Amino acid sequence: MVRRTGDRATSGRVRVLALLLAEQRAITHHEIEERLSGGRRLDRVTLYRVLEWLSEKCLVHRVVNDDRVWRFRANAHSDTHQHAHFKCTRCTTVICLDDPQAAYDGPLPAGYRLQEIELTVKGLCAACA
Amino acid sequence: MVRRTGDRATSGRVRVLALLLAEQRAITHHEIEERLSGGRRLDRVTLYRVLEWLSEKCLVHRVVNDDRVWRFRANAHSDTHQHAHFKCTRCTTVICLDDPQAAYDGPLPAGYRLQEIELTVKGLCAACA
DNA sequence: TGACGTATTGCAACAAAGTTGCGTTTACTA
DNA sequence: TAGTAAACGCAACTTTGTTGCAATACGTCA
Ligand SMILES: [Mn+2]
Ligand SMILES: [Mn+2]
Ligand SMILES: [Zn+2]
Ligand SMILES: [Zn+2]
Repeated sequence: MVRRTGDRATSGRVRVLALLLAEQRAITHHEIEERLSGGRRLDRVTLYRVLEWLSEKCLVHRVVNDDRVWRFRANAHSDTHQHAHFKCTRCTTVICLDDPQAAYDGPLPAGYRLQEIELTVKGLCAACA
Repeated sequence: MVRRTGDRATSGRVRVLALLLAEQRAITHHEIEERLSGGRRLDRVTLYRVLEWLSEKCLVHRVVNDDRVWRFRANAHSDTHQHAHFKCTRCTTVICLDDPQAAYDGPLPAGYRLQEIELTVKGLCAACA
């Protein structure tokens, strides 16, 4: 997947993408860093750059959250990223709701053009409920 | 409105809420600080605390954005905050779409409980389109 | 297989946004 | 109007992410 982009297949890119593909949810830069602790260490700046590159190449996407921390998830689901996210208000876990439900039919002000939709459902996860 | 909460009506709380009520959109801590420059200055830490207090008391709400900067808007619309936001991907302006459209009918994993919905529609505003 | 040029990395320093601790001031109460 | 707790101002700190630059490693081509 990394090589198919035409850019260099570095060990950082491969390891981070593999890790995110294995993980089935959106995780933070910090969590990724921890899981990478075995093996040759990856500088945190490099990790930021790897994640930015993976996002640009659409191999990964960012999930926004009101704790000001980005979360990243592999785009196993290849096509347009139009699904919703669930965020637990107690343990702050974020999962992807792989449901084509995320749509917006309502009106926009005149002249506004829609590009993308981001739906976050907040609540309690099973463990916290 | 401030006094009705039972807590103290300080000049900071009153000035910031008045400012946000006048403004018809979500603005940042930084923008609020600028608009407050006339009159007795308000320390930025105090402003953070005022905004936190206003949020707790539901006189204001936070709007999340992927630039990692919170925006605040007065809750003129009193009831539950269930509407959508529009964010221009070019000029980063955020507006509230006062439309009861923000709902989620899709399924959640077993045991999950829904509390609140946050829908962000991204695109270009009239000025940027 | 080995040398080469450039994309990528690691490090140190920086920046923005928000938080914490603590002594001083202010708003409410009596 | 005095007493008191809540709120404020300031300085220092934390977290999250960014920038500049010299060192290194990836992919290519001899
Ligand atoms: Mn997702
Ligand atoms: Mn709103
Ligand atoms: Zn939870
Ligand atoms: Zn715009």
